Amino acid sequence: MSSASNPGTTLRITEPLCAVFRRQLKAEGQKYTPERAQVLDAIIGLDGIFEAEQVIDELRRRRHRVSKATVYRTIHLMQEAGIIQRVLSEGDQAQYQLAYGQRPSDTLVRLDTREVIPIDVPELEALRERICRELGLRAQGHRLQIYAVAPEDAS
Amino acid sequence: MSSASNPGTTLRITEPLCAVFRRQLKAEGQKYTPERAQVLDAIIGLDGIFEAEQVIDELRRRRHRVSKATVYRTIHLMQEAGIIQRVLSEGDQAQYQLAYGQRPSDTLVRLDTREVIPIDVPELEALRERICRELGLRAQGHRLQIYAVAPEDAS
DNA sequence: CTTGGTGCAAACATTTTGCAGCACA
DNA sequence: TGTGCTGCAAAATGTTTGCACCAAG
Repeated sequence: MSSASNPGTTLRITEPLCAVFRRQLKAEGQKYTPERAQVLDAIIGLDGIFEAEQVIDELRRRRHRVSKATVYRTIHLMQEAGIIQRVLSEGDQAQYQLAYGQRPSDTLVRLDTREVIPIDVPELEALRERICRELGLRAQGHRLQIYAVAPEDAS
Repeated sequence: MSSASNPGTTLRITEPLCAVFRRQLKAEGQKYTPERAQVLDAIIGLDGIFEAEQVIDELRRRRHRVSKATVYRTIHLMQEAGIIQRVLSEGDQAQYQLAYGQRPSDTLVRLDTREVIPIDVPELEALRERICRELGLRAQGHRLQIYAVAPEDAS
């Protein structure tokens, strides 16, 4: 719903992520190793918001031997390369999302039941564009969390 | 700033938080100790979104001897009592906010400079009310984070 | 008095880092 | 072939827990 339809101006998604990563690494005199490719691939396979342990699990599932340390190190590199970005999270583990072409994640959290309900708030797209325009910036994504309870649970 | 003026309908803020806490504790057969009062007080003094270490620092500043363990335990109790709620956070530490009468925290994060800019998005109030109404829930707060970069930083 | 609370320090979970050997550009 | 990379295990956070003693109701 967010990408693919909007041609012209902001088109920057066509280049495969691995190419972006490779280029950014080279620019820093760093190497595009098989481990890093596997981590990137696992992350793409996870689609959406993920945390380090999910990446590690996904790699294990694929029978790729990449150490925990390398996963963490690669995640940092990908952040620097602008391929992923850290986002707000509620749990104890850091969460990230692919920086390009990702659906934003808007959720409603029920404080009484701890349920997390995905919601669709199309207005936010326009809202965030307007805010960014006013500040002279370009929007890259957003995240909204609404907290709510059942009406009778008036505390 | 928030209470005292608005009587009637949604009034639920007039009761001091310490009274709410005390009542909830008693209901569970638990005690309202000086340490817990000091923790609550420190949190109120912090106003807004806070993390455990800030509470510990604030207590130290006030020369109150409350152990780290007690601070964490009290934070959990306050969550159960509905006085504070855990919110999405970007760093490595858990963040909380007072559950009542708090301004929502909307921010714009510049991915290129890592700057965090508070923004005012009045539309969100209506938006979240509408969404909650549709779901038959009562809104308690929200948090929005917009990610953006400078336009020339087209990566 | 009694039950729950506190501080301390050790245990935990997640993430970071030092180091010796390894492999990509 | 050299510089950067990997895995391992130890260190560094942030948070939780076991235990002996203490205090609020």
